[in-house]
Amino acid sequence: MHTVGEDYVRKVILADNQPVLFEIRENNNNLIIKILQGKDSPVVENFIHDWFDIDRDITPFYQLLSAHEKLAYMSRDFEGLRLIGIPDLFEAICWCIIGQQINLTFAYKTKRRLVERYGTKIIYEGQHYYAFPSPEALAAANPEELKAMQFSAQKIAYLTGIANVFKEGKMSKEILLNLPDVAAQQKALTAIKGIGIWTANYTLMKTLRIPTSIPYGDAGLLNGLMAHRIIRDKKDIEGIHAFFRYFAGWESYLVFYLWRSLAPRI
DNA sequence: GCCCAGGACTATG
DNA sequence: CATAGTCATGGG
Repeated sequence: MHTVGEDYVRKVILADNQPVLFEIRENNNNLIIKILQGKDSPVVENFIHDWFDIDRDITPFYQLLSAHEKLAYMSRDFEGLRLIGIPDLFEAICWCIIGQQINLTFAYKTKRRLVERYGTKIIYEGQHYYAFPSPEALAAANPEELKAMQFSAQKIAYLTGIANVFKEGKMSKEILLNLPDVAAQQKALTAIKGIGIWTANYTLMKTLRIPTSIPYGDAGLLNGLMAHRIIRDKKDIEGIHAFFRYFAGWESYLVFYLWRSLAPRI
C-alpha cells in the first residue's frame, strides 16, 4: 500500500475518484510533499495529516511512557513514532478480515495479491503503485480468483459481502461518525458478517482514532504484554485493564508501541 | 509433525 | 452468558 525508500515514502490514494501518487520526505523537521503523478488536491495533505496523526501533541504520552518502569526505553528507541492510521474505513475492515487468525507474513502476501489484482494502478518511472481496491471493484471480484489467491471460502464471503455493504452505502466513515458513542459504533460494525469485536475495535482505533477502542485479546498485543512481563498469563484480564488504566487516553498509542516492539530490530 | 497466527461464526449447555 | 467445534493454511 506504500513504498518506503531510503529517505522517502510513496503512496497512491484516490482524490475525487482519481488516483494521485505522492511522495513524502523529511527536511529540517518539516515534511515535504511532492505530487509525482495525478492532480494535486487538498485531499492529499489532509490524508497525510490523518495518516501520520500529525496534528496531535504526543508529549503527554511520552511523559507517561518515560515514567513507566518497564516501557521507558520506548520513549528513546521509538522516539517520535506516531500511530499510523488507516484513513480509509473500507481498507481497514478488509485488512482485518484478511489478517484474522493467520500469521502476518501470509496476511501481507495475500493482501498484496488482492491489491495488485483489483486496486487502481499508477506506473511511475517503471514502478507500479496501487491504491486499495474500491468496494465496487471488490464486489465484482471473481470468487475463483480470490480462492486462487489463497483466501478461504469464509473470507471470500466476508470480503465480497462487506464490499457490497459499502457499495450500497449501508456503511461508511460518515455513518460511523454520526453515531452517538463508541458502543453504537461497535454495534453497527459487528452487525456486519465477518466483523467481530476485535475487528470493530481495531478499525475504530486505526480509522477513527478512538484511543480507548483497542483490540483486547489481540494475539500481538498479548504477546507484547507477556514479553514485557506486564502480565504472566494471557487470561489476566484484570492485569491488562490495570495496565491500560495508567495510560488512560493513550491506550491506542500503547497498543501501537507494543506492536512496534515485536517487529524485528533494524 | 506440531503449534500458533494481529478471529468470527454457529451450535450447544 | 460461556464454552467447544469449525474454518483454513502458511510460518517457525
